[in-house]
Amino acid sequence: MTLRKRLATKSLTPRKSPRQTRAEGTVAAIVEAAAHILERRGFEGFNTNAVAEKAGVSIGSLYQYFPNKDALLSALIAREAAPLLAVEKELAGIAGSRAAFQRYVIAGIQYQMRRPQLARLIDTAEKADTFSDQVMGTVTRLRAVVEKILDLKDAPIVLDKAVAAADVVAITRSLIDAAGERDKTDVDRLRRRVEGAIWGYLTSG
Amino acid sequence: MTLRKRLATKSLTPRKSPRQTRAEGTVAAIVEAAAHILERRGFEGFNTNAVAEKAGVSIGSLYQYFPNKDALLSALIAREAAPLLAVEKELAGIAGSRAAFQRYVIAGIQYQMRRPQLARLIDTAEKADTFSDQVMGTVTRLRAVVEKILDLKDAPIVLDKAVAAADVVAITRSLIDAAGERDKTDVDRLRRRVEGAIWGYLTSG
Amino acid sequence: MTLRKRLATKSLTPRKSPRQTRAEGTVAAIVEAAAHILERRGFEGFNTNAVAEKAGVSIGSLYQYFPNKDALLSALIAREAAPLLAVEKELAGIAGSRAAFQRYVIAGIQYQMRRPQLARLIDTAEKADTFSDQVMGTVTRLRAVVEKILDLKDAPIVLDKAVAAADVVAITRSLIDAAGERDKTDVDRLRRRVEGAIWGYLTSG
Amino acid sequence: MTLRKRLATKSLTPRKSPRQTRAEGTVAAIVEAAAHILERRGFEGFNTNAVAEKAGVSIGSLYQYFPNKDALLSALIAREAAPLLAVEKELAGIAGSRAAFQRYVIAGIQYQMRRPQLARLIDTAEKADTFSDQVMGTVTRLRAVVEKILDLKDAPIVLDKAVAAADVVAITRSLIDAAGERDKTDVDRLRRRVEGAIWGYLTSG
DNA sequence: TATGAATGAGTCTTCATTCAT
DNA sequence: GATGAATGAAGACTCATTCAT
Repeated sequence: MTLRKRLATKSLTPRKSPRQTRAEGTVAAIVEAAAHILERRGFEGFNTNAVAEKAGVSIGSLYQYFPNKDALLSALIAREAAPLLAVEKELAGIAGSRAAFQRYVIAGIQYQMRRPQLARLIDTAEKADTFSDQVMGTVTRLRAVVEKILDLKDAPIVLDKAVAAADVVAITRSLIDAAGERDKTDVDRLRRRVEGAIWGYLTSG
Repeated sequence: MTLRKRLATKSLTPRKSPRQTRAEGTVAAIVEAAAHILERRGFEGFNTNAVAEKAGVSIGSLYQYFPNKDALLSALIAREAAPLLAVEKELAGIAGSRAAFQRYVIAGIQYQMRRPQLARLIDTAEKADTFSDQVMGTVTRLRAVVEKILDLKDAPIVLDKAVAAADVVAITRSLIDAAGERDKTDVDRLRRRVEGAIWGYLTSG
Repeated sequence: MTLRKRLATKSLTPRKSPRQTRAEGTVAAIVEAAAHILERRGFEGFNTNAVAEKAGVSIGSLYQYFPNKDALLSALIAREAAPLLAVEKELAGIAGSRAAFQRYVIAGIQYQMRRPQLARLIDTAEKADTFSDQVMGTVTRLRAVVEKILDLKDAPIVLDKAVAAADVVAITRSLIDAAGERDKTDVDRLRRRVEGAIWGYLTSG
Repeated sequence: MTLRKRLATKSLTPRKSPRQTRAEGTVAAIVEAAAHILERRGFEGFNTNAVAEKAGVSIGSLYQYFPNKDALLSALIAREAAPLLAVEKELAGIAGSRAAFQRYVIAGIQYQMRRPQLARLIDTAEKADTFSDQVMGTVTRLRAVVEKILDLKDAPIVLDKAVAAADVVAITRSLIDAAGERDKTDVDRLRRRVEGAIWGYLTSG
């Protein structure tokens, strides 16, 4: 995407909502193909033609559902962020901040461990541009979750909840990523390390 | 970079060392232009023509000194990583691990604060690929520094120093990055937050 | 083609087979344009942009069907070699080696006379490289034809049929080329000269 | 060389005649470097910078002696053609056409066997363009030699000596080339094959 | 609606040649 | 004279996107 193009502010919303089941399947196939290509070939190999081919759809069809490449990536990000909704809901029922953070960390680990490459690339993509504003991505979602935890009565007191939430999310991601790079899968130890860093951060102020 | 290209293992070392003073200036101008373009336009806008133009040299000159685009990026990474050498040396004279970590965190903050965008993008680039093997980048360097600190007598005891070092670096970067995204510049408070996270992490095992 | 590139062994097979009739026309137009450009401008002027323009298609279309420049040249060679298949079949029905050689020489003359420049350039290209292995070109085909003739009962006896066949093809081509350079078209006289050389060669051992 | 450039009719004569011995050495080194590069890398890798480097001279110096790339190639062709002068002289003393042809064939074999790759490439280059007119190359020279042989009293009578000479040269080259491609070095057998083809050709009219 | 053929701006890279030092 | 830094036109190739069928 060139600078000029980026400034033109393209719509990132799907071009048409699929009402028929067949179309839904097509859209899902395209998004999964996008995930697949991104995982295997990285951003370099992530192009719409490859995605269409992998999805078993014509390039024309792809553009029938997504107005442009960014919209496709956007949809993928949204799809990946979706499971985190579950955590949001679940956390509503947890009273203690310690337990809540534990649940949050576990969710984060599970999320990132399932498709590590993909998680990391989406992370990068989210940082890279535009999306943050228009799409409610993983990071935004996680920050909201953490902010809620910090609202709990027994949570550590911090100066700025937004900052703290952002930092906690950043720490969590970076440690899980680092573990992912090492192909480590000792989830329990990882969880304790992450929690240690979070509490250290929250109680150091 | 396509897959095929990546497999071809391009050289990342400069094509020719400048012998005349004029040439040295050219090389420096090109690298600085690369930094500038990367900062302002991101990876999307980072193309060799733009760099050459910004540097005020012809595209041919760029390719006299850098065999390909990656080599240019590589040189930029190396240039940015250089200042961190200073810390490595300085740290040799510090005995206490607490003080050492403090110095390390400060160095990291200073490094990333100077050109936050650039630092973050280089971070991404380093993660992205190939370089890690061929270029001794910032991250590798910083990990070595932290490992040395962990070797100090009064340092917290950790199970695996390599893992701990990688994690400490990851935490540090992510927190400083997060601060950078927010355009925060309260260095002192940031420093304390980072140190808190580090110590929390190191003493939680 | 640089050394590095050559080692990378590019595919010379068409990228995608045209499924629609329109596409078939495009492919044919591109190959014919390639022939045309090669004839008129030689290898120096043979570039993909010129070919695309001459074919009246966009450069993108050219690359939809041919993965690279060599593949295009390869396709052209194959196209030119095709008519020689006819001779192969026809020769099956001829018993005497003398008559067979006569037919072979006539075919060669006709082939090369139709588009002399093109024939000569393709000849050069085939010699030049890579193709020989991957593409069954004119020369290979002709050698096979001659070997078959040498298998006939009344054919002159030679020490090494492969060598003799290669030599006969070489002589034929060189004489017809030489005539082509002079723009001579006295086919009959040329034919007799070629046959004389061939028989002289074959019976001199 | 683009079409436009070719039409501009560049001078192919060396830019300045070296009077000092050092300069002569330089010129010789450049031409030999050109031969070397052409042999190892073919036309694709034959570029002035490579030649200069191989010659151990700066690119500037190369252009001091040769006004352009073609002039360099031209000089190389001339150099390679030179040894054939010896044959021309020697042939003056031979009376019988049979012996003369034998001597001619031997010379041709020796010439082409010494540096087969180079000989073949120069052959191609000579055919390719422009040079033929301005430079007295190998082929032209050989044709003159053969024409002289055909002038001998006992030589076979041919309709058109120029044509016959061209054809004899063509046959000779093609057979030796073919042998060269096969890496055959049985010079004597090759010589007999070539002579057979020549006599067959000359006596078939 | 689906298809896939076609487009062409944009990017990397090379290399013959010039010219200031 | 020699050097090598600098130039930039030219060429191979990609890929997001459009549109006729």
